Amino acid sequence: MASCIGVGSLSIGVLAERTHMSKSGLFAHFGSKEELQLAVLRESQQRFAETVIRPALRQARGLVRLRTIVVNWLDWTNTCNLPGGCVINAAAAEFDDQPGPLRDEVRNALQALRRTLGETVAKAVATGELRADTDIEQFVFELSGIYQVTQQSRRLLNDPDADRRALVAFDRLVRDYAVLPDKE
Amino acid sequence: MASCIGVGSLSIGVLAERTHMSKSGLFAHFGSKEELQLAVLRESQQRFAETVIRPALRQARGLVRLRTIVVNWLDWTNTCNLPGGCVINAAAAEFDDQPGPLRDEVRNALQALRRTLGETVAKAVATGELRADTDIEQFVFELSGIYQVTQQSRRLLNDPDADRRALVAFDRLVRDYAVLPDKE
DNA sequence: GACAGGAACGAACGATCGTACTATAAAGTG
DNA sequence: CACTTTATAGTACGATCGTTCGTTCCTGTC
Repeated sequence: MASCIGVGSLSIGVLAERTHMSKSGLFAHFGSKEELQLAVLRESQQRFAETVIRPALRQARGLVRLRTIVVNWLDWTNTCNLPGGCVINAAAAEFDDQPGPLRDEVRNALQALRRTLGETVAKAVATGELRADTDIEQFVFELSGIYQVTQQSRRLLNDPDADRRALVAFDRLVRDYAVLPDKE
Repeated sequence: MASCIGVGSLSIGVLAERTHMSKSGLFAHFGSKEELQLAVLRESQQRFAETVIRPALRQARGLVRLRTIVVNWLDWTNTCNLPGGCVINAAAAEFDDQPGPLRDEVRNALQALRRTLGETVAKAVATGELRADTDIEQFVFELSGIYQVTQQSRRLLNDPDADRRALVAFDRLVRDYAVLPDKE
């Protein structure tokens, strides 16, 4: 539900209806609407880690693992059956100018994600696959952009090529930072 | 107001209060909340064209003009005094799964933007600055990603380097598609 | 001076919002 | 068994929501 209409538009009344509970019965589990919203964000964050990150840790560190994360990332909303797309990402656009616990939660989630991505990229540097002078934050920055535009292209513009374009962009990113094969 | 809290959370009551009008007086200008929201989207779209695109048309076609658009684009929310960021972009995330006139409007606006960007890139191909086999849609796709991640980095993560990183990414994009200088 | 049009207003509507109280029934604990 | 805890339900509250209606006031126009 949060995925479709946004965390901010969650309504306790409608939510109670869909779960076949009374408003007050459901309400008692959270104590306030804000706590419910926070719970949704935390749940979403955890599912993301389970779906996108954890399976990729079985891959060898370096570019292989990084690419696995990207592939998992690109369609994790399908895997997790989130018909309205990534909850956190939508919440990021929704709360970016509304100070409070919700904004803080989203901010922390995205920072944690960027940190994780950064560490993965750093390992690809350590393995010698990416250049030693790779600007890791820049790399993660661009990677995040690829994800966001893919979501928008797929969900809003119905672009059937979105996933393919995302991988093209990713490959270009990797190629530009890759250690050159021995030349001359 | 739409910039800060989102087009979906606009409330006629609050809006009337801020404009020192009565609810009914303001309401009469639109006839429904949805019409008001559409009016906000159209207004935003027009300001975007005036602020970002039109000034850039005075630049020579090709990469110079494209870069001008990108620079204008990156801080047009400052120029237009939109404290909460781009209204259309926020609405894109908000309505991408809620069919209706609002979604259609956002969708058309973004498609029009991508078309405009595509034409600008095509001219840079025509001037011989970008390679003839440049995948224009791919180029615009990646450019849109740079914009989105810049917004998120700046607004939510308070990254002071966001604009610089955006230009680094843009330059990398251009370099990869640029016609190579005569070699060997 | 009569009249028309449009803009704004105040009051009220039914609906829904989040939240607070109280009650009931089940489950767990000594 | 007595007792506490927990989950759910029921009811009601004040506030706000979008919307409607009738009225007033201003501005032209004939």
